[in-house]
Amino acid sequence: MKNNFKNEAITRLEDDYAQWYTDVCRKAELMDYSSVKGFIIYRPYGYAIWENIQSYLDKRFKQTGHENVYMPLVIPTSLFQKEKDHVQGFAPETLIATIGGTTKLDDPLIIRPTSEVLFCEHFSKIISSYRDLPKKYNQWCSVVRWEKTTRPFLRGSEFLWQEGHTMHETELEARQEALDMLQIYNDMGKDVLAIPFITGIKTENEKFAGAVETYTIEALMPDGKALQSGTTHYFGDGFAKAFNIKYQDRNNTLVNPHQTSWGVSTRLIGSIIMVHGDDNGLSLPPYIAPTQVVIIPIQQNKPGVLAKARDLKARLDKLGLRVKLDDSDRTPGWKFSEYEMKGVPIRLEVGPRDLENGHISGAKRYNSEKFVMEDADLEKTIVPLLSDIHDAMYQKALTYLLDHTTEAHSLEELDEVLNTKLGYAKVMWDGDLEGLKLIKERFSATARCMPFNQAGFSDKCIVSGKKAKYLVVVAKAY
RNA sequence: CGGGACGUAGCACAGCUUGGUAGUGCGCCUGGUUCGGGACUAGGAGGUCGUGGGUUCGAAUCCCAUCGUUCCGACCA
Repeated sequence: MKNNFKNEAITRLEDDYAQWYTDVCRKAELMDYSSVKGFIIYRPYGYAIWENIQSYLDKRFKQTGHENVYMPLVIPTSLFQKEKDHVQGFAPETLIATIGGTTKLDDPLIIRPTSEVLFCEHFSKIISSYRDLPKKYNQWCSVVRWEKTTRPFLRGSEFLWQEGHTMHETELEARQEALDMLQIYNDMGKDVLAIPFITGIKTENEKFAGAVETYTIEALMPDGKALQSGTTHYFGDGFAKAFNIKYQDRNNTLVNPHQTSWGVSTRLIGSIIMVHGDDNGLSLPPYIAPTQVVIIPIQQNKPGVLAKARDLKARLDKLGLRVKLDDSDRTPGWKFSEYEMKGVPIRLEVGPRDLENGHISGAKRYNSEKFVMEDADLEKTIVPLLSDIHDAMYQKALTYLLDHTTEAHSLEELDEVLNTKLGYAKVMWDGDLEGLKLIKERFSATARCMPFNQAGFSDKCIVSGKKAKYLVVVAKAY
């Protein structure tokens, strides 16, 4: 083992999970800190992951009839205050600009923590007939929330996200929209992030400020904590009334439309880091990995090696894959470690030995398994291999999720699940928020959601012992 | 926002107690030899000691403030 290994190494997972996470963020060059608390720099490698998530979602949004728009960065305080619940929810964490040029502003400008009110104001101007509905808008942007505790990707003062905002004629259609978008998020987990979610409805106390219903995708981290990874909301017509959004319906009556909003953020990157990472660093699922295949020439000055490496790259490029050939003058060992740390799913090696035998050596990042293939088989092997890797990574995460989802029949069992076994506890609940409050105070755990799958296992509330109405998933959370 | 720790070269740190020329390892640059799991060698570059103020002939070192990072709580995507 070389001296510098110590310097470059990341903290071991089991030694200090939080430190491991921070080490991976920085050493895999996903981000860097800026000089303002909670505002991070998304470095190219981290930003590229976000771009890949974006490109998947943007396509899905457009296929389902949504249009991208861009709203202003700032919201006049007076406008922000129109919807009461919304203000109460977000006022404590707003960043406000009070001076423009040399003039003190009469109506200070709030840097958007979310853009509901901007969309509402705009919708009130452009919606006047049922023929204007539905309006299905999405915005890619960043928002600012003045957070007290910040962590890279998981909680920042500024983060990148998309926020969808839609208006509909009927409650049914709006509720369906919220559920449809949740399904797209869930697909994203399964199809590109290789992360399984528990999906369900938020309890009253965990809902978005101003929402009638909040739906959520909840991921489970290896330390047993839940990470809310995306939410969709049905707003009813509350905002519409507050912002005077009205249209004439098919019966010539003036009515308020029904509204939704939904979003996922760069927090997903944090989720990917934790769900798939290990002691060697990042391990990226193939479909969002900025580099899917890295080619490392061995003894690249020997005749034919570099030419073969370039040949492989050209052939993989032709398949539409994201491929990197590292022909820098670092040693192969250094490159192996580097790309493992950065989580590149597949490594291919080409050296004199491979040239001689007409084959290609390689290794899979997620399980460190090495393989050898015939040169001629490259094209027909690599795409299915990426797909297999994705499936295996998803399966591994799913197995963990299932193994760490446990029914708790009593508070003692709940304690056992939350503090010893770790992960999600399924509990039966009578619907009284006091019970959830007690759980939170005693275990610092919250109701993550009432899962759509309400297969109950008892008719007694875990707290009160009264007749249970709902199945709730409880966990400690980020 | 409350409690703890930390801030000196890109990274990890020493120096501070007892004020007096800013150091070590890795990384980085140039050349040569290497190359199948973080190579070796010769030479070289790089620092407002987080920032602001104070004490002093003199501050990385002592004092005050402030900003940032991190951990534990409370709050939140």
